[in-house]
Amino acid sequence: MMVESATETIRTASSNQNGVSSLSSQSDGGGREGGSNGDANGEISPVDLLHLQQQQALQAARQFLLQQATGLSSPSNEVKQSPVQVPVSMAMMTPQMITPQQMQQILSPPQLQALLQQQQAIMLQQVTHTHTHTHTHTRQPLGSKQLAFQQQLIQMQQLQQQHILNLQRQGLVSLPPGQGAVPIQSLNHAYPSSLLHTVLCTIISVFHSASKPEPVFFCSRGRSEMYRRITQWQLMPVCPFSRSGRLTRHAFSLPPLCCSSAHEEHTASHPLYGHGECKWPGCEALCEDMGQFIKHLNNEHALDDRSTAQCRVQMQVVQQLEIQLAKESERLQAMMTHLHMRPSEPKPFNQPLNLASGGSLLKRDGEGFPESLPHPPTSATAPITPLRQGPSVISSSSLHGVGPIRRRNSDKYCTPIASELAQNCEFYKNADVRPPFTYASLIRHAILESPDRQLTLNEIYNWFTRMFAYFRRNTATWKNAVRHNLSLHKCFVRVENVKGAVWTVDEVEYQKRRPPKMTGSPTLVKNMISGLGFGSLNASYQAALAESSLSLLNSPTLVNNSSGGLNMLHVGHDDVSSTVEQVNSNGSCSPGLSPQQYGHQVHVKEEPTEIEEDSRPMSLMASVTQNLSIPGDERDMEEELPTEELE
DNA sequence: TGATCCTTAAACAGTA
DNA sequence: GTACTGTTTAAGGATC
Repeated sequence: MMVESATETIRTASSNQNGVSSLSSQSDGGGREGGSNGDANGEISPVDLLHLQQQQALQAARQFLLQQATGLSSPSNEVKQSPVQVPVSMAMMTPQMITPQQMQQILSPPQLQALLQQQQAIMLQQVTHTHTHTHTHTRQPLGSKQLAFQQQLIQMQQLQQQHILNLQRQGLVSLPPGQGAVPIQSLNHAYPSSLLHTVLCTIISVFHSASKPEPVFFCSRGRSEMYRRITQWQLMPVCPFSRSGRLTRHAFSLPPLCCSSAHEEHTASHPLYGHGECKWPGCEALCEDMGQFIKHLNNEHALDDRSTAQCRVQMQVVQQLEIQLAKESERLQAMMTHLHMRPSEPKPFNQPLNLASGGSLLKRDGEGFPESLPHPPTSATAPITPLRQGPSVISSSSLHGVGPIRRRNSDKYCTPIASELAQNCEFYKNADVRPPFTYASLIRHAILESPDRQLTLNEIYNWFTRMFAYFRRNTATWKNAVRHNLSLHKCFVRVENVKGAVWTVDEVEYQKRRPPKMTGSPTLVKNMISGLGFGSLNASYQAALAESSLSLLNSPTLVNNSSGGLNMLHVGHDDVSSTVEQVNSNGSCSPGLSPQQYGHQVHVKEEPTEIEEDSRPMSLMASVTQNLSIPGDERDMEEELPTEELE
């Protein structure tokens, strides 16, 4: 019996000089040798009393757990008849992590009962010992000290009875008549949680100190695993006991994160019913049909304390999962950040990837894939083509939007073309990946990248094939598209020269082509004002700043700066960026093109500038942009502003 | 739902 | 006649 073991423990301890120092030594040094101080003069101070109590509880708990671990209980042991196992996770809990209420949930009724009985025996023995000790050595009456012990005994008993009563009320355990008798007066007492807490903390401290040999059920997992289990286990329903009084499998299993798929839930038509059983935490009652389940739900899970408590726990589960989700999201962000910062890593792409499949592009391009190469999956469930994202710049938004269909929105909010190409130039040269930019953007980039800001059609072709492996096939298709774009868009100006016709870019027209929607918006203006340091600029404009510069293609340092900072946002359309990229181009970081060069040097089209920059009052936007040195850009921005501002 | 953008395809004309 | 260049139209998908 557990009581006998505890009693024997006390006897052993009592065989020492004072019965306390011995316990202290057995408690892994956690006790104080001063525990016998009170005996020196025959007085036991409250501190000593408490210490003695803790030491004895410690000893009892240790023995109790070792018995459970090694199975040394006698055949008649009550605990053995009803196998009691202290949850592994409990061993790793700190006192701050566990409450008496949780302990009630942790331990099965036999466990808790045995533990309480053991503690009672310890305290009873302690009272006897103290009584004997005081009579032997001090000949002083017990007085208040003994009374305190007796009160604690009563409290322990009350706790035990209350626990059993609770279990009975919840229908989780049925005790033989008489065993669960509860003194009426005990129900009126306060819950002695502190006492139980002391016992539990003692048990925990035992496990913490019992590093060798660890109980059997500790050895299979590492501490981290146990901590993980603890965390999960703490999320278990309030009462992990089955009706047999034992811990259910849920007690040590993962919370039902995705135990039922959305499909199941839909088919079951009730989130708490699936696979013919009740999904109420810890229930698993079999229900043949929905009607039976409803009946079961109303009967077994009505609005009562138990259901309310379980609901609260479920809320904690959800909260915990949300926290976990936040942590994992943060981790994902960090991972993406890390990957983004290292664009030159090996790119294991060996199949054509469509990073910018538009509309029917993927379907038709899929037809154009070489037979020897596997076609990219077109299923939305197995996306492989990040949208408008280079291989090294994968934003969370792109992960959310990955799929076979390119979204034009992502076209606007992806990595700007300059930085993208700068970072992944080698990738696009070698990988059969469709660049995530429009033909117009690529053509413009090609032209502006050229020394004279002008290219013949054939040179544009060559640039495409040189820069992108993707355009080394299906030449008829994309060349037709290039020609189509050159003719279609007014931003591309055909100029006759001595060598023949060359194509140039009219930046004004290019920016007109799709004026940024946010231009002139109060939000943007506000951001522009407050974000002169670029810290709080509109996201699109930040990305646009990141794009800054085709001229940065050969400037790794600047590119890295761009990728490490602004590019992280991955927002901003190349069109938009074309407006703002000149901001940076005008800065000292641009070794190649000046904004004028970039935007107006090749301004071939003789279109009169409608607005004289120097002769009109600057709007707020213009002021900002001019502060950022954006010649010509304020023109485009102001084009979006009310006309009165331009006057 | 309509407008817009983008892509693809195709037809056609002009030129070397 | 062929290939290339350039223009134009149309259709379909996606987005706003």
